Amino acid sequence: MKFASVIVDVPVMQTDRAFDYKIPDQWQELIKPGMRVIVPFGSRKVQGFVTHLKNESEFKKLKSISELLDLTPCLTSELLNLGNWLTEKTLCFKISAFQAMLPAAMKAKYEKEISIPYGHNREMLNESIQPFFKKSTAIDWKDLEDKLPLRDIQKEIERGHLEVIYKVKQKGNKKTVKMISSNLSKLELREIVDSLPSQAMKQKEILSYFYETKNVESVSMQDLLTVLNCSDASVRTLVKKGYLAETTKEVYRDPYEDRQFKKSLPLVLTTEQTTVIAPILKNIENNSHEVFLMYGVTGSGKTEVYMQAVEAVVRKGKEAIVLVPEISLTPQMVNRFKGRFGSQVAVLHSGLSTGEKYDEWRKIQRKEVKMVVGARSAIFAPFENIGMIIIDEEHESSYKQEENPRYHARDVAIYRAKKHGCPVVLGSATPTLESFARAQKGVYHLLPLTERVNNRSMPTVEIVDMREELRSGNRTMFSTLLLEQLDKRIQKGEQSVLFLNRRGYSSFVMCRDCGYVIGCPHCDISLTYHRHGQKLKCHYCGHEEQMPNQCPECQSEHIRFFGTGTQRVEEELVKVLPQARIIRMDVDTTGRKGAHEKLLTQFGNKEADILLGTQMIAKGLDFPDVTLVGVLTADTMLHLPDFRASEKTFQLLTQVSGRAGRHELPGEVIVQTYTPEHYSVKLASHHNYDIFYETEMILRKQHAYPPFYYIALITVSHPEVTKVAAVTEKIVHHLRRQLSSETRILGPVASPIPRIKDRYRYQCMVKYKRENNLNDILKKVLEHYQQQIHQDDLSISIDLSPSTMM
DNA sequence: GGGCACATGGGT
DNA sequence: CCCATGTGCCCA
Repeated sequence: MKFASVIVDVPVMQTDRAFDYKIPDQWQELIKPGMRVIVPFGSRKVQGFVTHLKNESEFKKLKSISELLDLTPCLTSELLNLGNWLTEKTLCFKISAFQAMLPAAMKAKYEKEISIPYGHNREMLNESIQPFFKKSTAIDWKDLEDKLPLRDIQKEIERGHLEVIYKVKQKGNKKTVKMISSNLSKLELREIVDSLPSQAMKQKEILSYFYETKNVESVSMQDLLTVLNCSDASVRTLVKKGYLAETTKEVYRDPYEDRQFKKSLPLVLTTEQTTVIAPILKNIENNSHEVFLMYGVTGSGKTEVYMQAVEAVVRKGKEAIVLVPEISLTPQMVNRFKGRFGSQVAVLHSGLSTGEKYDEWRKIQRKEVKMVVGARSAIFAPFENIGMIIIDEEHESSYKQEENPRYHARDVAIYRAKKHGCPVVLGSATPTLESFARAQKGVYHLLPLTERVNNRSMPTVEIVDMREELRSGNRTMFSTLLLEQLDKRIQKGEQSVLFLNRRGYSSFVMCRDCGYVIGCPHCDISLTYHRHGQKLKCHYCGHEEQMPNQCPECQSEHIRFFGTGTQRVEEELVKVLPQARIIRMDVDTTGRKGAHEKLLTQFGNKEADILLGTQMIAKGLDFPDVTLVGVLTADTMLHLPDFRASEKTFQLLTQVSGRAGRHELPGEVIVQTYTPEHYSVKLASHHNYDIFYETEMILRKQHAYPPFYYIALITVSHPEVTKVAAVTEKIVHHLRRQLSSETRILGPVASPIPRIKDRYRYQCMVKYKRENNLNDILKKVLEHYQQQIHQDDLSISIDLSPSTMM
């Protein structure tokens, strides 16, 4: 008799441990660690993960597992261990760690229903309740929660006239198609066709199809109907008569079904590429683990190196994980891998539907692919024989998850690569200071790529001082130089990309007379103006209101929106360059699925002269006829309260500049800024990462920031300011006593956004070099506030190595 | 997260 | 004494 230890889907501290269950006889041999199950827990049923099997349990009265959801474990033993490690490293619940490793489709949904038990009926119920059961004998609790007479319902439940039913639903399902086949011989079929009455023409046709088409064993219902142009009624009759058989078959949803990928063959590597790939190949060959930092300027051919290294991995019979920032924004990477490796590639990114992601994941699980190209969570791909992990654009902030578990894909990659004895390749033109510093120290193996393929020169970068423009009377957001150059491209039939850095500078509404800015009533942040329906929206809580005609403070009518949303830039652009064809890319125009790609394809087909957009156009775009890139506001990000502000600005500017002149035509970049003297703007324009690195490192050292110190950020939130301040203060006090004197503890201070969704937010920052017990100490803090978190609406979130201070 | 047992406290 | 609300604990 075996027992199973199960981690249940109840993400609270009290249940963050394994519970034992009996295994029903029929699953004794089948069940394995890493499988999902449904188990009774308290009064209801929940999903859980089997972590261990054992022959004995200290608990006497065990319940049995009610359902087995997997036939093959969805978590390998390696992933189970990884889950425990994640739990320790990020201070999250075990269940959250496990769920983070699987596609959303595999997470359970729970429903609560109130229903009339079998043998009872509506008339037996109290009159106040009866109307709710007019349509059916069961109602969804969530739909009517606040409308129901609670007291009466409770009484009826006590009397047994109503019962509560909990349902566990699986979100994603395998996609199936109906298949039609016939087990009859040709002769039999022909006889049946002849015996059918003459008015059953369609039925005759259908059966004829089966004996005429020789090698058809079974055909999907859908195909059958389109080929023969008939309705499914006739087919169903034939099935009923027993002439045809209906079965279901699982199919994969293929997100790239109707897409052609340009086939590509390995290119001859440049000398530099050859030098760089050699140590990686050696690692692959020897099954040894090293972290490589491939530091290569844009256009130096990193992707080709990745692909040839992956090829070596595949040749060795191993698998590769390739991480890309947010891939729907960088479709070109998928295209290149699909073009080279075809159906050996699984793709996992946010642009896919839940079902599509599930199917791609299953291809990995079933070992039907040799590699995955995907965003952050693809690092948990259930491969068992990993030969290499690549993280492209290593500096991208999307590799850090901003909810629990707050992990960084880079850390997970290194953890897994160590276990598998394989290399990790980090690639970037602008590595994070952390990674570059490690490479300098020899912790990572630095692989520099300094030349652009085909010796293309870097684009020239002009910095335009917008203060000068204003002084000389130009009040538009386009400098004279930029307009001139845009115009020139249109005349030459070349294309331009205009980049608007919108973060921290979206269109807010301000009164010109009194300076009043309209803010969100629930969050301490200004509302953003949305053209669509003249609405004001809050970015953080979704609050919406109408754009007022007059200032709520002083009743002045001079109230209008400021800032530069993409919509406004487009309007202004049309005014000054009426002949330009513009494609605008922002949340509004790319909302629908696939819209993003469609716009890019249009631009690629030269259906427009100018592509205008926010961050999302900064990455991975590669169009041969783009010869001009304009950055409208280079420095908006510089003023955010974030110690990485300069680094991010530098990365972004470098990134954007890289979009120009990637092919035969030389490129030009124009950067508009109000702070042209800032080192990150200046150095980005000279493509000088090395000096930027040195300059920034000095500052980081001075201010005790990474990579010189580690950081932990504790954010406390609660509806009352006093409460938040008091708790944060207490935590700070406690930490001051527990941590070493070398460690700096800052705070309590209000968070950069002091209130979100009517909750006040305070934070405390811990800067440390060595704190062996930090995780334990912080865990204790969380435990200490357990009750208040539970019943007093307090929330404490801990981010060990935050990527943003917000 | 959700239920349950027990405590508190105010109202008729 | 009724019940509504709060609090601590348990779930295998």
